[in-house]
Amino acid sequence: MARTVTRTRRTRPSADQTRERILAAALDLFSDRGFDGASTREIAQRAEVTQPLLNYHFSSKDDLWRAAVDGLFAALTRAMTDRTAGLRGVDELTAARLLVREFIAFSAEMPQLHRIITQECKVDGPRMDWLVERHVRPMYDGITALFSALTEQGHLPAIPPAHLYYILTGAAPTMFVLGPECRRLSGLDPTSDEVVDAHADAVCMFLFGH
Amino acid sequence: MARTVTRTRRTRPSADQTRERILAAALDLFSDRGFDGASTREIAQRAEVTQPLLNYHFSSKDDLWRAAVDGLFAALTRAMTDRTAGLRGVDELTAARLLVREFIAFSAEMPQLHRIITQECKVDGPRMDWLVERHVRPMYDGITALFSALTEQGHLPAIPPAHLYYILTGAAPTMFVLGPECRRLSGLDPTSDEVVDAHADAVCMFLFGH
DNA sequence: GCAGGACCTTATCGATCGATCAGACTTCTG
DNA sequence: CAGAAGTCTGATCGATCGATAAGGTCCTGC
Repeated sequence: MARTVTRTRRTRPSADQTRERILAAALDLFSDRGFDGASTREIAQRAEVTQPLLNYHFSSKDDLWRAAVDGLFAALTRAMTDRTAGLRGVDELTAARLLVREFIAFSAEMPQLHRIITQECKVDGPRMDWLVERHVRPMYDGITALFSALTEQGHLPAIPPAHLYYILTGAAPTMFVLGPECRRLSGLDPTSDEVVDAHADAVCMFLFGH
Repeated sequence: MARTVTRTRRTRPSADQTRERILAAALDLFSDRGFDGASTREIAQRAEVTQPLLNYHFSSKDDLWRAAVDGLFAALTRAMTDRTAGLRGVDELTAARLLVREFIAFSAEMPQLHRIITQECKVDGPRMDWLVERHVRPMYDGITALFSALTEQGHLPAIPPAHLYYILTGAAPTMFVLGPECRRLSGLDPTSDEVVDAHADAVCMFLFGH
């Protein structure tokens, strides 16, 4: 594998940079247009490389998609674990509010995550099984565990955690997933810090009481 | 136009039925796989016709997509106006709860609506302008008007209506949009009446207070 | 009863898709 | 310095895409 040899020997710095440029371009186009709608030629054009180079760094379009999605969920995991690490000694309710805010901030910065989930998980397809078992289920388990603990302590109403999960993962990112539509309909800029903070305020107010 | 002539003269009953079968198949496949991912041959196969027949009844794939989306939003409009008509004399908060429940019930029965919005409205594309101005904006105006009235009367916290809109249109349908994923993750069947009712209970509790 | 329109099919077009191959260029190694 | 390995490109493959042309069948109206 050229990839592993390059990574271990690091003979040229350009290969890894090129790989990262391809992954970033692929993530944007896959999340925007879907797996079928994103052509490898357009991904290559955005990454400023030629199209056959994608098949040099990745064995197939499917492999490129998986690598891009892996990077995306790795960023989510890193953001949430970093945030959790800074919450030692904080009471559980405050910690939960801050974790929800972190999830919303990440969803605003990387709406590609939710775009890809909604593209692949609505119908059983060749990529749904991989995506759910590898990435979505850990996210589901973490969020529902948090909500179950909060419900037991009386901080949330007695709603089954599955419903809470889909309320949160719907209410939190939709404004950012539909960014261009939101800008056009409401005039708000969903990439601005003020709007992101206001949305986090709103979701937390509904979740944890008025 | 063959379409109008058929409808006015009604020479053969099969033409309109075929048209409806094509529209239903197109709606399912467009919402599942996106505009690019849904091939006209697969739509034709699901409608049990040959592929060139789509270009006989519709001038292009784009025209077929627009016709299918028109029918989808017409069904939403019909459901909501019918529900509103049955609410004379009901106080505003109860009416709002019932309208939200109707919106959730429709989203559960026809998740294609939200799937198509999220496919087309995340990036400016050839179909987003048409979809937003023709269908999404009226929905946005109706929902935000309802929320603004509720906020003025103190039934909702003072949150800008745009945020309320994206919280509702995210929290309400996501469980049904991601139906196969939900079934796999939680074991719940998002097409069953019990789960739909439970989700409506949860969203209303989330929105209108614990 | 036949002329014409409505409805549908088979065959096929050019364009674009993902993927592959041979070779060129660069950099490291012996 | 010569060869090997890593990185990238131009050319091109077969498959599939949306769309069209041409023809056939059946019903309707004169």
